[in-house]
Amino acid sequence: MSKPSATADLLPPATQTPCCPPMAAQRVEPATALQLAPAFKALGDPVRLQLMSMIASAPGGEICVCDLTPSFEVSGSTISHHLKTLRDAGLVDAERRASWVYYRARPGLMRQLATLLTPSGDDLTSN
Amino acid sequence: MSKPSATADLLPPATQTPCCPPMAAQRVEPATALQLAPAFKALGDPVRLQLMSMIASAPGGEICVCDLTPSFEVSGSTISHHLKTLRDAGLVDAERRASWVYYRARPGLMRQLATLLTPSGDDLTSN
DNA sequence: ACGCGGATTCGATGCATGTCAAGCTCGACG
DNA sequence: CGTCGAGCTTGACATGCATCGAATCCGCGT
Repeated sequence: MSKPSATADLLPPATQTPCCPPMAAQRVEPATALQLAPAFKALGDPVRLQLMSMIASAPGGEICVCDLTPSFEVSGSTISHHLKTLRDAGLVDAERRASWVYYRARPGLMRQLATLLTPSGDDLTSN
Repeated sequence: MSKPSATADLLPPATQTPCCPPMAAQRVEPATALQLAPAFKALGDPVRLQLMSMIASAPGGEICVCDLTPSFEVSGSTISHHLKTLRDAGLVDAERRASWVYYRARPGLMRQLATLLTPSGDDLTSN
């Protein structure tokens, strides 16, 4: 990657900063881009996108890995690796209960991404 | 292969399909994931994210490459390569006028991504 | 016609990523 | 204890990607 004077003050998880007006309304600053690009990258794989949607749309807000893995052709270790990527991006959270691991979505970052992509003054809920 | 049709006419990446309810409301199907993941991946680079925002927020709806390049540390060829990535993803469109090339945003796909990320029943405009 | 400056493309290189097989860790249950 | 199953981690490999310099293409002036 490049080296634009890396500000090593990353705070990947729990990004509560109201840092993101729609990109159509205002230019995204370099620091914001560095912070949010990994989240987009994490969603930039078909398997991870489906994983994220299965987690986000899970009834009860959480879903077991054992319910995720059979939906894909790839191996279990690959699913685990993708889940770690989503975890590192701050998009999901994992919790172990008994022998199973449950994943749940972190809506905060996803809402930031959605706001960033929203056209200025557009109402997405009018669907 | 010298076919410099700058207006890349790749196959339409679902710019009109109502394929995307919020992923928090319904699981994304494999075909949809295959279609939209490249768009997320295209936004998954800090430089491209800034480029996209500069294009989307440009006054008049378009911006010259000569106004984009000086904002980054990377070389001009790298900027051009990133712009091609955004073009191939269906996020921007390019037009040559005189010696300069102008880029403009294609809001259709971006709106699909925003809808996909929107929490069910949430109002993004209340920010 | 010629050269000039802007933008894309080409070829090369080093790093990141997706994937799998195998090994390991953590609870549960005999 | 000992073993078993569910997930995670590690090592390894092939592919992809970001980046650069150089070459090429494209209009425009002189």
